Amino acid sequence: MTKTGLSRKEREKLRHKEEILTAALKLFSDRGFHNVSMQEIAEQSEFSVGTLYKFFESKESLFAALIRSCANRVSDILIPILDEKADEKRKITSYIEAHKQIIEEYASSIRLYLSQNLQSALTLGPDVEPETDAVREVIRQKLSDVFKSGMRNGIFKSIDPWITTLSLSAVLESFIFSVIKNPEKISIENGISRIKELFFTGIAKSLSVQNDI
Amino acid sequence: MTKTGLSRKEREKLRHKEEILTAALKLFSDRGFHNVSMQEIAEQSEFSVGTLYKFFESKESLFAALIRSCANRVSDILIPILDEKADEKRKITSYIEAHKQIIEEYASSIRLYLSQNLQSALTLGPDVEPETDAVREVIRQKLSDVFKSGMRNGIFKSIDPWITTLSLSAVLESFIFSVIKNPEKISIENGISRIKELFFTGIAKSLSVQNDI
DNA sequence: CCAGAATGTGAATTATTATTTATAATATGA
DNA sequence: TCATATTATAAATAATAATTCACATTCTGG
Repeated sequence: MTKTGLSRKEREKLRHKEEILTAALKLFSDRGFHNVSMQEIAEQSEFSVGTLYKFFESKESLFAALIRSCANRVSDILIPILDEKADEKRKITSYIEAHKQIIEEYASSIRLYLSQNLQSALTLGPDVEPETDAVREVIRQKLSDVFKSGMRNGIFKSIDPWITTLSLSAVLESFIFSVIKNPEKISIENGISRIKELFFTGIAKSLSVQNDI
Repeated sequence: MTKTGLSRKEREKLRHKEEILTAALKLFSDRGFHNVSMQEIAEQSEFSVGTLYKFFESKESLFAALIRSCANRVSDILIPILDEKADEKRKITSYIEAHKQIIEEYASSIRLYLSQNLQSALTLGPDVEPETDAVREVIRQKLSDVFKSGMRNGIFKSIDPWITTLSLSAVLESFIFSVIKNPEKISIENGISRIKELFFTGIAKSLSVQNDI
């Protein structure tokens, strides 16, 4: 037994499981759930098909484990920021900026995470337990709370917090996609800056806009 | 021969093809490409499996035909608006408002259209010919042009037009999804209004924001 | 009414792939 | 070193589903 409370054997087993998950992540995030076979995951991870089933009940549960871990990775970054003790404007700024790190460190995890969230709306893949939807829901809820309190405190304009949350999430997710697809073309730093600018101050130049809306 | 240049037989054939496409649209948009079988499309359309293959080479080509027609439907609404002779602010406003009509009239087409556009980024379904990507690209290009000229004319602030386009598209698409998923919960009219507001004027209240960005 | 063309049918064929399982390799510790 | 338990293997199984094809039905003009 080591300090972690796991025997060498157990740690080795864990490591093998991780290896399988890593291999699967690469394949699923490139080609999607249905276009990857257990055979391929076996080859990529250098285990045999049978071994995969020693670790995971089924292809779906392997996929689910993956989604779960990706969702957690994202929320581990974003939730602390939204829970911070700081004024709302700063929180939203940090929240947006955190996406730089997310893009850089976890490109393929994120792609999978987003794909699953879209899937649940479209039933393109297996219905992964609601657990994951819950994670995203928590993030959205906290984000929405930040907007609400910012509005109360007069830092933000009073716009439906739900739409506000949806907008910011949509823009960031869409930006992540673009960057993952065309990593050369786009400066992350610059893109994130523009998103902040646009989100905070809008596109219209004059303030008389109100009238026309 | 009728005024359309098609014999009764030919028109009937066309109609049959449409019927198959309609049935397939319903199924694919509910459950995604991989979770629908030709058998099911046959049952839904009240033809036999063999007949489906008289009309379409393969399951993929049936799907492709569907995607193509949906893409066209969307672009038929949006492109004229962007081509109009009007000032840029009005164009963007009409563009956003057009999405009310899109949601109401074409819910399931749109769901399929969007799903495919996401898919092409994720390879969750078959790679449908680039034709469709092209349609979306044309729309984005025109939208981007409107922003550029609006910026030149001093109507809009100078923000990277690419990011601006991406943001607006992302928000609208995301909104459409939400409405399609929870039709009861959300007022389309109201949501579209808030999106305009947010997009034109941003969330920040004070104008000193600039400093902090 | 009939020959032949055009359409439509659905059972049979073929492919693919998730899952199981009988067997082999390896590790453990007495 | 050997008996046992653990872990890994890959060939066999079972399902599912796309595609084909030999046959039936319906239509057409004569």
